[in-house]
Amino acid sequence: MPIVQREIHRFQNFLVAQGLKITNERTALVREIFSTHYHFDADELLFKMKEKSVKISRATIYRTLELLVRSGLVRRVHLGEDHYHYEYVSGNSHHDHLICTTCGSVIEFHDPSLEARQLEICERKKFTPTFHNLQILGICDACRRKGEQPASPDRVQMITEDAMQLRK
Amino acid sequence: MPIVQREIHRFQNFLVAQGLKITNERTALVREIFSTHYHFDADELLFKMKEKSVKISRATIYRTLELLVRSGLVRRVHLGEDHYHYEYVSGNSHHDHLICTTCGSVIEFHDPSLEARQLEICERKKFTPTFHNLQILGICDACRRKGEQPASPDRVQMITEDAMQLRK
DNA sequence: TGGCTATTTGAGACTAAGTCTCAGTTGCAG
DNA sequence: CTGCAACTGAGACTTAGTCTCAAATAGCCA
Repeated sequence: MPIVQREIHRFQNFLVAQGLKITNERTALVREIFSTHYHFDADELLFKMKEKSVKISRATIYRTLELLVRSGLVRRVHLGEDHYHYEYVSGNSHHDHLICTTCGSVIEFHDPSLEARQLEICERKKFTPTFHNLQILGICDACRRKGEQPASPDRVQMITEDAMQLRK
Repeated sequence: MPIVQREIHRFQNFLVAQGLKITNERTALVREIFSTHYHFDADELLFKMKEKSVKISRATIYRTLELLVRSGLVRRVHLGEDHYHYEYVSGNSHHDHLICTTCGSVIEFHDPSLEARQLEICERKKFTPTFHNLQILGICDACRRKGEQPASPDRVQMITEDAMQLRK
């Protein structure tokens, strides 16, 4: 069974378990999220749906994202910008982010010894951790190689620009 | 020389060095920031000034905060809420935050071995870090002791509520 | 299958945080 | 003291997100 189908299934189970309804809008959104985007924001999603001529209102996007977060399928994260981003979880455990400030790409990593050290710190401060959030901002390998050349648009930027064009 | 005076001085040096002007508004804001608040947001600052009958517009608050960040005296941080917070730097090096999700209090810590580990991770991923950002959310010692008792207002909450009252 | 009703949706008003504009004011170099 | 570049305040504007309410619909039950 492809991942998308499995995740749609999981979400529907969650909905039923919560006494909520399985609607076309909700299913279409989960399909979209799990078939393409790894990291995305609400606006990107809204735009993608518009692009595909699937009419879903902004309110529904936000409402569904909230449900997805509650269901544990999706996580809401800050990626150093002034609005939230979302990423899907699909079974993988917690991870943190390296964020390239030049091209905007996001590299994930998970490091148990980093996590362990955090727990030690919490213990020392008598703090009971429930969640954490680490972003390391900097320059990715590809951008560093390109050096100081006046930013020739890379993949991520091109996507963004295309999106901007279409949005107009 | 009291800290406040020293920081006002530093900021004025920065302004002069940048060909910018030393104004009453800028000086009043730096004095306010460095004499009381450790962590604060723009709105709190705006409110505090209003309270003291020092008329400073929202635009100037934001403009001055930007200058303070550029001067390195103040840092802009995310503390798990949907708007920015600021904290003053005053010579101390980088640190990260434990944030209590019950009372909102913020505990700072600095852990060299955590930082070292982060550098190792970056090296492995060929990523050149410039900055990072770690928040650990959870429950502080005081709140944990209070257990499940329906949140009796603690210091931080009281301050917030007072502020809300006055703002009306 | 068809009706009923609680849930959901869309449209758009609203809010919060922050930015921008522009006319009037002020710091400060000469 | 004067002139002008820099600054400020007021408020319009923007962006991201929330809320409201009437209309639509999922899905239970007969």
